[in-house]
Amino acid sequence: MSDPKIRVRFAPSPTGFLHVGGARTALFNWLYARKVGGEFVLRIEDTDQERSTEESYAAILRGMEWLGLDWDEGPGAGGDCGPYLQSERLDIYREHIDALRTDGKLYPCYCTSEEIKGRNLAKGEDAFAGYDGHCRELTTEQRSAYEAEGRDPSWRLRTPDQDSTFWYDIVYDKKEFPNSSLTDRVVLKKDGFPTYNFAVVVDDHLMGISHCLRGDDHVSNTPFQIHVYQALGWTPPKFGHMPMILGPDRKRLSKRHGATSVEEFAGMGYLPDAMVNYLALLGWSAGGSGDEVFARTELIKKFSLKKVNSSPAAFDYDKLNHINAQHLKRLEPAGRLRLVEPMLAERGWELDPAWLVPAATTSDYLGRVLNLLGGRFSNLLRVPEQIGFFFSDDFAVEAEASAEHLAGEETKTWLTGLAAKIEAAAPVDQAASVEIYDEAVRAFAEELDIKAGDLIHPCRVALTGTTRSAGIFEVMELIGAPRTVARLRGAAAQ
RNA sequence: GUCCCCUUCGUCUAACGGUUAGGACACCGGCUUUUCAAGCCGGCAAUACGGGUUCGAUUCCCGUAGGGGAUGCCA
Repeated sequence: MSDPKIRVRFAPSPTGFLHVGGARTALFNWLYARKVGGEFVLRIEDTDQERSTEESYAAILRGMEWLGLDWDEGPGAGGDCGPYLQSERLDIYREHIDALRTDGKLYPCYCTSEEIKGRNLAKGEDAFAGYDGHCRELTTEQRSAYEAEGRDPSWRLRTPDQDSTFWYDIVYDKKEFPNSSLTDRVVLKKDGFPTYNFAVVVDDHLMGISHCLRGDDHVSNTPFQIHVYQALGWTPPKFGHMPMILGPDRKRLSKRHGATSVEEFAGMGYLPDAMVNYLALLGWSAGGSGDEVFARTELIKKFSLKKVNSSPAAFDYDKLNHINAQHLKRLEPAGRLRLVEPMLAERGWELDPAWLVPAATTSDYLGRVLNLLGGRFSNLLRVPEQIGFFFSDDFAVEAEASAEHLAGEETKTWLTGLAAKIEAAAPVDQAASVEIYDEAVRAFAEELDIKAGDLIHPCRVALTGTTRSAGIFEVMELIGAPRTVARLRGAAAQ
């Protein structure tokens, strides 16, 4: 109660779509905030003028919304610490840059990155060996000389060479870097924009962020940022670095592994809840043994930063598919209906009273169909093909199924005979029940002296076009006697 | 090159220094049977390697190997 407010943030840069790695980082922040009753801030880090785009910004918001990760402060949500776009906070950064400059903690650097690389190479070092401190101790005359050449400086923070910098990471525990391995990084670019490493510190501090939870790729930025906090006279927040997500081959997750943006997953028929559930399982576990399929509320209840582990995790579609199927199966009938109804509208599928089925409206009918199919759905994208034959006679018949079960002349006679039996048994003006079909089929099988299955298998193909379906008598009930009879005759006539 | 990190079944992971190293996905088998799923039951499968410390290491330390990250006026 007396603890200072827990505030976390997700701070993507709008230079691409919302990547699953970023989404997972956002998710852990969100889960933590929701778990402890803290606040979740969304901030857009668009200090890279060249790469930041409006499209990307919009795509990231869409991705967050699709996942259902709502933010308490940020674009569209308001808040007392705005603006939440770094490009709109330039005067704030400028103010703190000026303060540091006045304190003599910054120095101008006139080098281009090519010059730095060139010098590293000349010294026999790797080109990426880092900044060599070339402008660190420039005299006033030297600076004037550079200025006279027309060079605009960037500004670097002077960091110590001795001792080391450490912090206690939520995930890694103690992390320590020798200061000798740190270079004086740029905090203010030539274009007047702050660098990420500066803006992130100013914003996290000014926005009252208590826990900075970010990707593992930021670990080695942290010591420099701690020096920025110190230069500004501020106390750093707690840091926690989340493990990376790798591709199935344990290489950095990239396009060649398939989908990497959350919107692609949306388009692939995954449920947001399933995606959230699966992502949470990458680098975190509820511990112990048992079920791993969690509703959002359960996830919040169970989540703990302490259980986030430090090893990178490989993305696994098999498990995602399983989690997705489980979520689809556990959906409330009303929720499932809401998801599927648009698919009907799209295809113009609706109930026809002539079918004589036990439902009054299209929605009722769909409800019964979905109820019958129940746990058979594993992916939203496959739903239309799974329910199509209930609504339309224009459904695909698998060639192999047809060849195996419908080709025989004998079979055709049976189906014709069965059609007549059903026609006789089913009322002409009302829906017939499962029992009527069941009896009709079994009685006819007995009459023919064949196994019920010998009749049932061809029926299934004739009625659904496949060899895989729910109980065939239930299917008959739901497609109705007129269509059942017609499809049996149609198959026999092939 | 330098700095940092990671390593338990194929994959995600659990395990106060003492467990027959547990669960989940995938895979295999069985049950059921009106097919396919689902479900239930069962099975296969791991502590990267080498040294220490310890009565006892998956667990602590060192090294090796493999993988990842950083080393940007990208974030």
